[in-house]
Amino acid sequence: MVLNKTETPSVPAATRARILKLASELDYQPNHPARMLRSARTMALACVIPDITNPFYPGLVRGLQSVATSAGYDVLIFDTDGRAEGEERATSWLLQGRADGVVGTFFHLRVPQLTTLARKGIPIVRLESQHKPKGPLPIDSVYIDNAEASAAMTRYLIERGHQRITMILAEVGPSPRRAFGYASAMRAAGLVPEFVTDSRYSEQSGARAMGEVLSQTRGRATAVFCANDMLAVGAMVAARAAGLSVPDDIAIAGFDDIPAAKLLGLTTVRQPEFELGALAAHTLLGRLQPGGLEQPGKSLELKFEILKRSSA
Amino acid sequence: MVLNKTETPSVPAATRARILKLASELDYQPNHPARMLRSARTMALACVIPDITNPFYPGLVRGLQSVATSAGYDVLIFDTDGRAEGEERATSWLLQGRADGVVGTFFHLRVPQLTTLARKGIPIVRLESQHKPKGPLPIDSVYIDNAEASAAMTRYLIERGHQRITMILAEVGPSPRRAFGYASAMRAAGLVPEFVTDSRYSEQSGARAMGEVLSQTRGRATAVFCANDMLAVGAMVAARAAGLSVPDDIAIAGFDDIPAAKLLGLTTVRQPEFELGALAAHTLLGRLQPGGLEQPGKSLELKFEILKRSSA
DNA sequence: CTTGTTTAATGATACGTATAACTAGTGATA
DNA sequence: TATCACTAGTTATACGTATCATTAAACAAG
Repeated sequence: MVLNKTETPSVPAATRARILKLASELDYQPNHPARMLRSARTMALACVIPDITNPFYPGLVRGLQSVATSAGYDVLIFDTDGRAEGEERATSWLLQGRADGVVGTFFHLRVPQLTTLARKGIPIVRLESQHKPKGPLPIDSVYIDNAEASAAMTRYLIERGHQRITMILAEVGPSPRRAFGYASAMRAAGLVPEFVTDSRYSEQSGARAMGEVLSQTRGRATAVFCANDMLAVGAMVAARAAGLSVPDDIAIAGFDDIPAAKLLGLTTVRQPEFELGALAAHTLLGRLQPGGLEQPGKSLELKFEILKRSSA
Repeated sequence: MVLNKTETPSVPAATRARILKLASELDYQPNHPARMLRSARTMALACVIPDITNPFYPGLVRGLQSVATSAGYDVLIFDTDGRAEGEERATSWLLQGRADGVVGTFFHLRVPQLTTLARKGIPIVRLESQHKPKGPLPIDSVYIDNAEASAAMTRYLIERGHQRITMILAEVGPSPRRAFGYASAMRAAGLVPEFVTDSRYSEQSGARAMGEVLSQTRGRATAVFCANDMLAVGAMVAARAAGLSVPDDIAIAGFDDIPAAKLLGLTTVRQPEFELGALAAHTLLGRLQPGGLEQPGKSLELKFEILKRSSA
């Protein structure tokens, strides 16, 4: 009791001092597994993400950590590699009682699968691409309005005089919502949306997709909007390698605002990743308070920002 | 026994099947904390790093994960923020029995402090900047020859005709070894080493340091060698912001080869971060085999590479 | 039918903690 | 002096697993 920093009115000051003295003499360290077992709390939050090498996520993790750490929680990072298999492994991993709650970006799992976790009393905060309706389970979401952000970026490109704008996207994750916003804005302007889809959110995929865009001989796109910055960076490198100038020959826009975006002058949508992480952590910690699990699911929005730089 | 995938000759096939069937019907998931307690193994490796937002580390983590995961181990990431306090927190965290071994970059802790961990049976693999002598404890190191790499880079800059080369570095971590290599090469060429030191390995620090370099009115440096790429990127941005052209007005070189280095054409020293992580993981897993703790410490070298790009 | 031997299944224990239950001690009050 | 109330300190129990010890059953050999 003394060691757990509990204010201990029941223990006399003298005894308290004696305990602390002895503990430090013996270099006593409480055994974490035993505490977890006995208390059924791990004092750890899991962070499930598709790819730690995408700089967006380290930023998010930092936000999470800053809040979690000051509340005495650890953060465990689980990398799913963006694959369904990885997300399932994460789920069963979590079902083994390794964390008290999860903040996660799930590309494949939907509410039904997450329900298993929620029912087991493990609250979930999803990093989502749109508002999610309230449900009875302790599943919250934190999001920026991806469709609106994409639409805004698309409108900006149109304002700049582009008529043929192709969107490069991945198959999963936030791509659908971003594609939706893009398509709406295009149609609203009487333009035809066009897509090039690659499998992953990587530079490689971006370069490959850009290659496909550039191979269109007649009426090639004058602007490319990429579903995230990793794709955009790949696209930009590929465009330059093909001897094209950005933005004169082809304009490029991205999504996320990773550090490299600023360096390359990439026009992009800024997501406040640190704040997203911090907000997710706060939400999760709220769930871990007594009675927190009973409240209905929340869906919290943060604001995006269109960063106009030199690439478009 | 059946569930632990142990080949179970002692259990008849029929019983074995019955157990597996029941387990899946009940969605049985073994309780991880309980296993940890009973078996005194966590099946987790800790990765202690100074800053997850420095892209060098996610690459390393990936290497670690790829090996650890396929051996059934999880990877726990602990961010020290490069501060002594963070490293101490990591140590006591580890002493609570949260991981079976550690791969870490320690800027402040030295062998004496790490000894506590090693004695407790927690093997350590350090990511180091130079060869370390063998010791009796289960403390290994994985490194590239930082001094030689820095010397090679410095010689390259000298070959390119630079006489006044300033090194920008941080106070801790690999900076001393890198400074040493730089200084030796400078002196060997009859040149005078000059240093600008900032506190951290960040873009901000790099920009600040570059500001200081540029403020030298008489005989300003024609080349700057930064102790890592984060610093170099900050320096490059600051130089350009000051209206200077890289490399014509001032050449810049870095260290690490983070993804942004390629994008910016930054001449740098490539560290094989994925391989470093994978090698560290292998070494650690070897320690976790029966009898692995008794072997003397190893010091394993990987090769660097000088990447000559456009910035210098 | 007994004895010994093997095989299958069941029971008991400890890991280190958190918490509840209990015991002993100390005054205070009637 | 006996009763009560309260404090301080001690003991017991359970968390879920892995492992060791024990019992029960089955079978073969004499």
